[in-house]
Amino acid sequence: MARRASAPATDDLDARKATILEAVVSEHIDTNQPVGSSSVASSAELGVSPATVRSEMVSLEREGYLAQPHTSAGRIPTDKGYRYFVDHLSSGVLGAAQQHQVRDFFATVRGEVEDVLEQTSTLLSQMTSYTAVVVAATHAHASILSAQLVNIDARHQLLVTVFSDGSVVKHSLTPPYDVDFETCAEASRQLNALLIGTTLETLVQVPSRHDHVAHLVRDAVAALHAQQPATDGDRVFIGGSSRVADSFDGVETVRKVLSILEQELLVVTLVQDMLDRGLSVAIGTENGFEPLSTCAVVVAPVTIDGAPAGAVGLLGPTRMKYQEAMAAASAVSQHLARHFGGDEEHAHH
Amino acid sequence: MARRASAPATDDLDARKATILEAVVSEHIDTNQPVGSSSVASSAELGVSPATVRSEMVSLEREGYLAQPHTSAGRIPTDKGYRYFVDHLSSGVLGAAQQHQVRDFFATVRGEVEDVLEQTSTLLSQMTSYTAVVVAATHAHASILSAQLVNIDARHQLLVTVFSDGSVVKHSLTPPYDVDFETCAEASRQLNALLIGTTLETLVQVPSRHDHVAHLVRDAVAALHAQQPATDGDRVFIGGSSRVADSFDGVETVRKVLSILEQELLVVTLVQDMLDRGLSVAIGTENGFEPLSTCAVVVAPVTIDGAPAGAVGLLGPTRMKYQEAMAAASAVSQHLARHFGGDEEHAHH
DNA sequence: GCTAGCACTCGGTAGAATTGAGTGCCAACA
DNA sequence: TGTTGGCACTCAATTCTACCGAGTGCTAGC
Repeated sequence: MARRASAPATDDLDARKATILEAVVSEHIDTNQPVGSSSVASSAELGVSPATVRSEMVSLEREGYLAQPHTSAGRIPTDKGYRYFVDHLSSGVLGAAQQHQVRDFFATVRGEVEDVLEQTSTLLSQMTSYTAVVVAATHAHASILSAQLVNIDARHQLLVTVFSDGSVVKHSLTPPYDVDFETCAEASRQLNALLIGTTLETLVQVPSRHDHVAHLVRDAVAALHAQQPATDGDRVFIGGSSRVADSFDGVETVRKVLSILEQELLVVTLVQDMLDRGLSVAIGTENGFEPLSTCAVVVAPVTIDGAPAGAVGLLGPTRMKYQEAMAAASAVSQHLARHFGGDEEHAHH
Repeated sequence: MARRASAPATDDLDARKATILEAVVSEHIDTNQPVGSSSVASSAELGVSPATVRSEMVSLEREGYLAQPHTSAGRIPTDKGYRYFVDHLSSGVLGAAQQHQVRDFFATVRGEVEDVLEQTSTLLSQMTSYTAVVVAATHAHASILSAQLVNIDARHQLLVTVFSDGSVVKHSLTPPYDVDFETCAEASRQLNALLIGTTLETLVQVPSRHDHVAHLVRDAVAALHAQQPATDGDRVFIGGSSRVADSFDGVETVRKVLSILEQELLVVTLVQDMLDRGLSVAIGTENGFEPLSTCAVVVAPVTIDGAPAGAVGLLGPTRMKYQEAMAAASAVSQHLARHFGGDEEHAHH
């Protein structure tokens, strides 16, 4: 027997094995069925008999690229098999129809950033029939353009903060004493002076006096800076969650995946983690969430003027159409960057 | 044969028929299986033989309350059967565990209105294992407390409007000319003077001059008032959408329902429509959306200081546990009203 | 090293037989 | 007249069997 198979996971396959693996993966993606040796032999252009393919397949199985649902069935790819497949994927081109779709969308879309991103997630989902995720970077580094304290009534004030990236954040204050209009206005003035030009990471020197104005100012600054933890605003947009229903077979899987998608914090963590690790595709267990072990996630970062501004992603079954998904994600990511970035001289995001 | 059956849908049944119908409905809700005459005869306390029950059942079937999946199977309720059931339902009481859950939640919940509502939808979903919907009334009638125009850069301004119900809305302006800081500040001042105290329904007299300030003011007012159509902000919160996966049998149904839930506008329409028609439960086709014909929706309005402030709802299969669902919805609705309303002397919503 | 040939495995399907829950009807009964 | 036990009947679901065939692993020969 060939001894060289003992070299562990060199990740570089024999040209023929590579062809066979790729044939198996793409056929299985198409059909969602185990792939047999004969169909590989005829589809792939290696002039070789099924028997030869078979012996290569057992080798590929030993090395962990393929698996057999049961004896006398064809092979299906393992996560490792998919991984090899996407690593050696020629970057595909977006279909003409979809190119139009993206172009049209960005040519006609209007409205606030949040609306655009929400609709973008729907677009991406429609283009691919997978569930789409759009994540916008936090505005931790954006500077404050305006901070205003509005008197709702004597016991309720609202701090409204506008950031240089165009985002607006509000914080309720409920002081244990009555606040009159003048006090509020004065506090608002002081907050403006104090905060404008700072970022959320800047330390701010708050007044230490004991009057109501100073109290309000302190509470407002505290509320603003306390926002850090986790759920930092509506920065995640999920489109086409109904697609999970036809992406997966078992009802239980569908439930699990939906359940993950509901927790937006998890989603942003997942995407962020992938970006940090420099991954553009996470297959099966690579994504780190056990309930997502039958999923694959494709992400494309959105970069505006060289700075990371967020990411778009797609979630589907491990047997997803990677080329299409990656092409769509990267196209949308680029359009998004152009829409909010450079060519129009924005400062948005 | 009893001729009186020809009276069309008097909707008032013989006491015995009522008992039988109720037994069938509640058993079917429990088991999700057709119910046979013998199990009804033994469970319900009418000392009567299966044969008698059977003859009553054919009558109930003729009148449209029950249906037979096929000959020689038990009966399942029709929408009309469920309707009778809920119409004659003694309003149940919330389980002790759930009472605690609600109480604890509202005792500890903090943060902005939107966050609270979002979390409320999750709470309601967890209490019932159905998908929950929380709808907040629009602020069409709220008056404007503050309107501020912030200069993002020369070509981008942001109109930030604060309403008396505590909501904050932003609108981007992108004038075709450069705006300097002073112009923006002046426009902001004028907008404030113009808009404070008005509602979105108020007609506002805008300046007709042709300078940049007047232009900005006009554009800002136009943007603000244009917002009416449909998607008026993030006023819908959906919790537990993963629950649809185990509420329905067919994958296709799951997809359809999720697909509806994605379109928040449809959801708010549905809920609003039910409130308008004075319905608290919509069963099957009653809700007007064909894809939801196997669903039931329970809603409870949220009323603060006598004014409608929104609604909470639950979506499940027609064989949902109506008593529990209604009790949960109404409890949460009341807590919500108390939380934002009277007892704390808020003006929120 | 490749291939044709071959025996073998085992999931999927089709058909027949069986089961059993439940019905509809009827005749008898109070 | 309303109720009931009895009974024949229906039909989905289950089980069993046989069988097919796609696909494998192995081996002998090219």
